[in-house]
Amino acid sequence: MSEIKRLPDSELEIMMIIWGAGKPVTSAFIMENLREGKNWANTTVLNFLNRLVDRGFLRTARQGRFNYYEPLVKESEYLQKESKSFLERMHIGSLKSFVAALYDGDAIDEEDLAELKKYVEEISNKYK
Amino acid sequence: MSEIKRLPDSELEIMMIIWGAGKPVTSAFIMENLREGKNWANTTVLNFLNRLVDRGFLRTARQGRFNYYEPLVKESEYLQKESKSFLERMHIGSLKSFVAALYDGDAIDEEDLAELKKYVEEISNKYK
DNA sequence: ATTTTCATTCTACAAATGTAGAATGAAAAT
DNA sequence: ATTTTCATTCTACATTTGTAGAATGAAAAT
Repeated sequence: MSEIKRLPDSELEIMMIIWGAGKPVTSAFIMENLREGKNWANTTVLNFLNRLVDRGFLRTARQGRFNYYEPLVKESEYLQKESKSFLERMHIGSLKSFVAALYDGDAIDEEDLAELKKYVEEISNKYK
Repeated sequence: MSEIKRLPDSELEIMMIIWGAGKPVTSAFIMENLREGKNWANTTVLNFLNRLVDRGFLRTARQGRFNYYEPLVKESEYLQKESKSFLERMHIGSLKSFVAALYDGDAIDEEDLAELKKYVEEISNKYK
């Protein structure tokens, strides 16, 4: 039993890149795809990768002198768990409270809202 | 300039209790209102409180031999910032992705959804 | 006036996290 | 065959976080 725990920020950042790639990637790929402002030394990134392997989030496959890093935990699975736990910790589990916080904090624009509205109406219909 | 940073879990837990109280509270109050399973020693709680003071999240007012702890950061302000940053870190800023993750992970029931739908329709109207 | 109580403050320490230089070792270039 | 390159692995260390016992000191009880 593995117990998918919350990742520290830096490791999450790495995972997001790997999940986004959709296929096993090298550390070089990750270096190239770090967000603006992340000027991590490559040994730093490699260290995070190793920690992710230890945590059971990644596995490696050697290819010549490169490691290819591949997710063992699905993005959807992780996001689901984290989103749920975030909602509980910060908004007593209330989705409305979450959306309201974003809205009141001007974090969502008309378009986001329209998209959400459409989606919500869509899935609401499934309940009829 | 203070730069409201993300709180560690335990300190957030304390802040949630204080914000929830709606008025300055003593450490005893906090002890009594810890969630099930949080069997923190009182010195532990006091330590968190001090750290929160250092971070500029709380201020104290002495009253006899008690400290009353009072928020310096508004709950709404903190939740707004955190919710936004969570969305960015985990869902590339997509609100729909967030709600979909919850929905797919069975973290929201029909009622949550209805409430959200109502709220979204309500604020959507403001844009017309 | 003494003793007791007990909230607060100090001090401590292990584990987790952020960050990267030094050492290694095998592939690539000469 | 040697040298060079460079991804990977080791090692290291400061800071943050989780957690709480020891010491303090003033209010409360006797």
